[in-house]
Amino acid sequence: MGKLDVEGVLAKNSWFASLPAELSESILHAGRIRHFESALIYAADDTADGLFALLSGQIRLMRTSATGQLSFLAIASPGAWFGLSGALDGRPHAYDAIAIGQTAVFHLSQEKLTQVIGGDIDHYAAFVRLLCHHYRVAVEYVAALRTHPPIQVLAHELIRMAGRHGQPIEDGVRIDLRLSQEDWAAMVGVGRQTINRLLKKLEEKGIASVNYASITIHRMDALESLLANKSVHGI
Amino acid sequence: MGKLDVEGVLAKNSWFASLPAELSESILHAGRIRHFESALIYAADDTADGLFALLSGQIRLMRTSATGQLSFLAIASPGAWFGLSGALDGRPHAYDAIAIGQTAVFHLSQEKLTQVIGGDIDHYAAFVRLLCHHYRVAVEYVAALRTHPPIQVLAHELIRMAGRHGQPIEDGVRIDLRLSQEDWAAMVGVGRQTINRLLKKLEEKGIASVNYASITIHRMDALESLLANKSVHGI
DNA sequence: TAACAATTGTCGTGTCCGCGACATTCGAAA
DNA sequence: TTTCGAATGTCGCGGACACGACAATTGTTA
Repeated sequence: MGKLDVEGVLAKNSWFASLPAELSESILHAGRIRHFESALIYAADDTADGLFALLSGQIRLMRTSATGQLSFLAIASPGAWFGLSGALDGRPHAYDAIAIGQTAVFHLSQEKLTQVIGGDIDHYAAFVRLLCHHYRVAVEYVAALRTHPPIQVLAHELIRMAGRHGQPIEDGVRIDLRLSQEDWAAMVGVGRQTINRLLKKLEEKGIASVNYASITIHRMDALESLLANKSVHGI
Repeated sequence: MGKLDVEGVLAKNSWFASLPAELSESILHAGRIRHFESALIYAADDTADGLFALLSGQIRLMRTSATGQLSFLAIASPGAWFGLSGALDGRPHAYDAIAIGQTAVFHLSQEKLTQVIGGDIDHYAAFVRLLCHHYRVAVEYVAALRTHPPIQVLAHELIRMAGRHGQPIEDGVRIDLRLSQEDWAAMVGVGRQTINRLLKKLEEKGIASVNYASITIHRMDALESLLANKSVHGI
C-alpha cells in the first residue's frame, strides 16, 4: 500500500480547500490516520468523539431503524467529512458509519478538535459552515424523496456519484465503487429488482451501461434532463 | 388581538428554554416582532438575514423544485425556530418560509444576531446546538422516507403534529391546524386521494377521526405500534 | 340566507412496485 | 483451473398508488 497523501486527499474537499492555510494545517497536524476493515467506525447511538474524513476506501453512512431496516444516507468518498454534528454538540451521532473493505480515515478527536478551534470563533465558524452544508444537502434529499419517482432519485444519485468519484473514460464517466444493485436499491429506497429494471431502461436508452458493480454513464445530459422532466411518473 | 407573550411562547421550545438566562434575555431584547399575512417570509434563494421563531399562526417550510413541485419540510408551530442555517453561514436559505393566514414571528436580524453572540464562542455554540438538532431531524426524515410506506410516514407526521400542537381533549388529542388533505399529501409525498384512503383506514380502526381539516387521534399507542410494525407494506 | 368556492368522498383505469422464485453469470478462493 | 457463493437477470402475481373525473359536503362571502 502506497503512502497516503493525506493533504492531497483532503484538498479534494471544497470545504477543506477553502480553509485558511493556518487552520487547515493545524487540522492536518492534530488528526491522526486510522485504519478500519469492514468494521463499524461508530454507531448512531454512540456519543461522538471528534469528526472524521475518509482518506481511502469506502464508508457507508446509514441508519438502522427500529425494525431492522437499513437506509443509506450516503456513500462517503475520499475527502468527505462525517461525524460532524456529533462532534459539534457532543450528542450521539445521527447515523452509523461502516467501513467497507480496507479504509483509511483521518480522525480529529474531540480533544484535538477543541485544541484546533482554540476558542477562536472564526475557527469554530469554519466547522459550522460545513455543518450548514450538510444540513442543506439533507433538506434537499427530503424534498427529492418526497416528490420524485425512483428513476429520478436514481438519476440524482448517479449524477452525484459521477461527480464525486467517477473516472472519466473515453465513452463517458465510470462509477466503479463496489456497490451491488442491492446497495443502489437501499439508496433509492426501492427493491432490488426495481433497480435492475431501472438500470436496464437506462441501458436501453443508451444513457448508461452496467457491468457488474460498475456503471458507466455515457450521456450525463440525458440524466439531468430526466431530473427536469415534468412528467411526474413514467420512464 | 391580545398582546403576545413572546417569552412565554418561545419558552415552549426546549432549546430556547435550555439557554442560560443571560443569553435568552439578550435574544429577547434584540429581536423584534413582525407580522405577515399569507406572505412569503423568505425564499430558498434569498440570502439570509437573521433567524426567526414563530410566535403565532402557521408557517409552511417548503421547497419548490425546478419542475414546480412543492414539498413540505415541516409546518412550523409556535416556538419553532427557522432560517437558522442561512443565518449561521450567510448563504441562501435551504427552503421557503411561507406564512399561512395571520402570523406573528420573532425576528433576530443578522446584525442583532452578531451582537447577541458578541464574539462569545459559548453563545455561538448555543445556536450551533440548535442547528445540530435540525440536522438530526432532517437525517431522520431521509431515512424514514426511504424505508417506510406512506401509512407509516403519515403516522409519524401525526405523532409529531400531536406532540407539537395537539390539544388534549376528552377522547384523544386534536390536531386542528388548517391543513387540507392536499397538504397532508404533500407532507407524506403521495397523492391526495391516497391520504384520504389512509385516513379512512385509521378511522375504521378507531385510531383517529377526521373532521374537515381537524384530526383527532384517539389511540396514540396504536399509531406508534404502526411505526414499529415489521410488515414493510400493508395497513 | 343564498350563492359560490374550496374541500372532501369515491369511482375506475392504468402503471409501477414489492416480493417470491429460479436460472444465469460473475468473481474469489482453493 | 475448478468450485462455490454471491450478484444479477427475468418471470409473474398481487397490491398500492397516480390521476382523471365527478358527486357530495363544508366554509365563506355577498
